[in-house]
Amino acid sequence: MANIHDVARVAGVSISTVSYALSGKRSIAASTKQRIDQAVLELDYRANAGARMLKGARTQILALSAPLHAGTHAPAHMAFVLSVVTAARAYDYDVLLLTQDEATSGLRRVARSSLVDGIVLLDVSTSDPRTELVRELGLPATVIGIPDDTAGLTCVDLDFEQAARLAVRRLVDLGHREIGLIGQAPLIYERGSNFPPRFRDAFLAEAALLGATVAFTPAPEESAGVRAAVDGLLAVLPGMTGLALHCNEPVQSMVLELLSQRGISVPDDLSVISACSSFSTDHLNPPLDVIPLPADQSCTRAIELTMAQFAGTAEPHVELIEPTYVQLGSTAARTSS
Amino acid sequence: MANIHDVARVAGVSISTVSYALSGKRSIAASTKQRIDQAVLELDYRANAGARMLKGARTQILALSAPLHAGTHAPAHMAFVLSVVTAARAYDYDVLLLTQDEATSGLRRVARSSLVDGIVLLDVSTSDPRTELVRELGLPATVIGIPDDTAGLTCVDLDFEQAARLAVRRLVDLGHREIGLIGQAPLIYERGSNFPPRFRDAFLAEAALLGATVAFTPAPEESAGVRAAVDGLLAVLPGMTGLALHCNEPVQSMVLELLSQRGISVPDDLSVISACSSFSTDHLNPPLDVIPLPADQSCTRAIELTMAQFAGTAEPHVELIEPTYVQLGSTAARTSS
DNA sequence: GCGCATTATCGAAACGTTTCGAATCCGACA
DNA sequence: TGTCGGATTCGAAACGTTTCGATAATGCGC
Repeated sequence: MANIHDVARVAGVSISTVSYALSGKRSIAASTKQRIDQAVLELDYRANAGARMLKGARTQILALSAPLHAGTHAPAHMAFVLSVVTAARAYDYDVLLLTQDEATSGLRRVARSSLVDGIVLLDVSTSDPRTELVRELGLPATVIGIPDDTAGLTCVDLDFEQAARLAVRRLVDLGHREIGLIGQAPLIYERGSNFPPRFRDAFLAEAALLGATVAFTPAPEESAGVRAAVDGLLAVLPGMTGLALHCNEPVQSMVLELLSQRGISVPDDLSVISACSSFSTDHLNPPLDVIPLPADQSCTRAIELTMAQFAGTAEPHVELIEPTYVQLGSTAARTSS
Repeated sequence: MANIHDVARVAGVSISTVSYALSGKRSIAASTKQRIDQAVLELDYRANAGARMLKGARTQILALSAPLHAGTHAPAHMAFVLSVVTAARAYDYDVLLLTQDEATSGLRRVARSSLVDGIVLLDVSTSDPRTELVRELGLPATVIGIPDDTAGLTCVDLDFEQAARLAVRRLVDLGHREIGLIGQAPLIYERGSNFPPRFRDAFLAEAALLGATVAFTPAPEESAGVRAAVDGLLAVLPGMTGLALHCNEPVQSMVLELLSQRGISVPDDLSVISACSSFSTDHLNPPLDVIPLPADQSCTRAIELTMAQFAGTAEPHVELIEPTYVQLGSTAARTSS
């Protein structure tokens, strides 16, 4: 593998000149620069990562801690992982993937060995051991999601509370007074994932505030469970004309199918909103109004914040992303019946 | 951050002694070893990754090239990524994730800068530019999947041809003579993913060989497309009593739903097999006989083969994993009607 | 034509490891 | 008593880069 000495020899200059020419940290004569570029091209030279890591303090690698909990929806998870990688590359950073048990222990390992410059945490629970670890390690880090204790942490996430209020208000504005919410699988609430209760609680609170009657039910993954959830909701709230779905794609799809089977038409009989969905609702039947969960936006911002920490221009803080509402025709004003 | 000098000082020995004590490459007096271990613990010492990479030829990092093509089923993809990471960790290797456009260009980048010791390729198409790149780079590499030209490559994958034959034989053995196959989304065949045609062609060939009548249809993701596929199949093959599904989870679920709606009972009227599925068919209704696509097995083997290449004990070759058949009660002997 | 600031380049140190060869110590054997 | 050998330990070189300080070359005003 060609090294900087080879380049220097071919270009007929010293290695420091090569280094400066490539980094641009000192001015280099145009002709010299050209000869060096030529040599680099010719030898297909790339600075040795190890040597660079050793000398400069930067490794140009981020650790992405992405445990896959039971119940985590794989496509959503994948969307976040991909977005983080893509966003990091825009700053010339590579991403080291830590999963499962290594999501925590591996963090200490790669940090202590100076393998990574910073850390991104995915899928944090309300009380996540990784947050404590991150504080201890003292490396620049950004959390995607909002744990209970955010002291000293940089966090970024969709404003789920605001999203919940947005959904409720939309339904109430259209005249709906009996509103249902179908949530995630029960075990997701149990294992302490941070956003499902944030959404649920804000939803219930806002409905109460606006004087609407509201009912909530979680929904397991399997079709029997979804059926039970839908039927349970219809039993509790027979006059329900508004419904929000805060669950994953197959479940939303099943809910729509069940509604159709029960002769409930969307939006004529029931206005339905897909809340905080990381997927496109275009191909649902019918396409649902949606408050998108913008993985790319969260991740891009998370990387920006991490880079800002490198530059020392960022204090720990929580940053919430404003939700938006996309109309696709699955909500309508309540018909007085 | 504590370095090897600190450890040496605290333990009262030279740095080379520390190095040998930790690597175990030379014998060290028990008492000395103990003092060193104590110092390491005390200082929470970890060898600097950059320095280690620079000196030893090993970086202890693998590149995982995992592009996410349109139509790729995210959960399956995720299962492979996780399995690779887990398998790599068993050899004390970390995984650098390269996705999207970087799946190809990033490979060259990380290889030329000696950031990684080896490469694992996921989701290769029949004619994949990455295979050529891997040959050029000359780094140990393992491909999960079988491209058209495997010369000089180490490849590992489920034996999809054998899996197809297994499915056909099972149905034919049970007396079924009119057999359907529902495949992946059309664009998956178009973009040249390697395994769907492998499965399809072997399936059709084996059916022909055994004298069964067979019909194939791809199935798009959306419910309308699945409905069309199912109805099309029933129209072409009205006497169909056996069916294999080589498609992703939501589609399989939809197919079962549609069959149920059309009054077709599984397995009484129709024997159904889920082929090469990376998910559990337990919670389908009914649970389907399945020929599993064992992500962990493929990935574990891929990592083993990569490690063998490091050790110089492996020649490039193609390794196929024997498929297995799991009975869950969705197939039955044809009732003479 | 002189000194001075500016520009372009170079030499060498430092980063933290691994590893080779050599040195030291000790008891054992002749 | 002298030497040999094994067990331990040490010193120093090398890996490839970045970067500091210094040097050489150039252009400028006086």
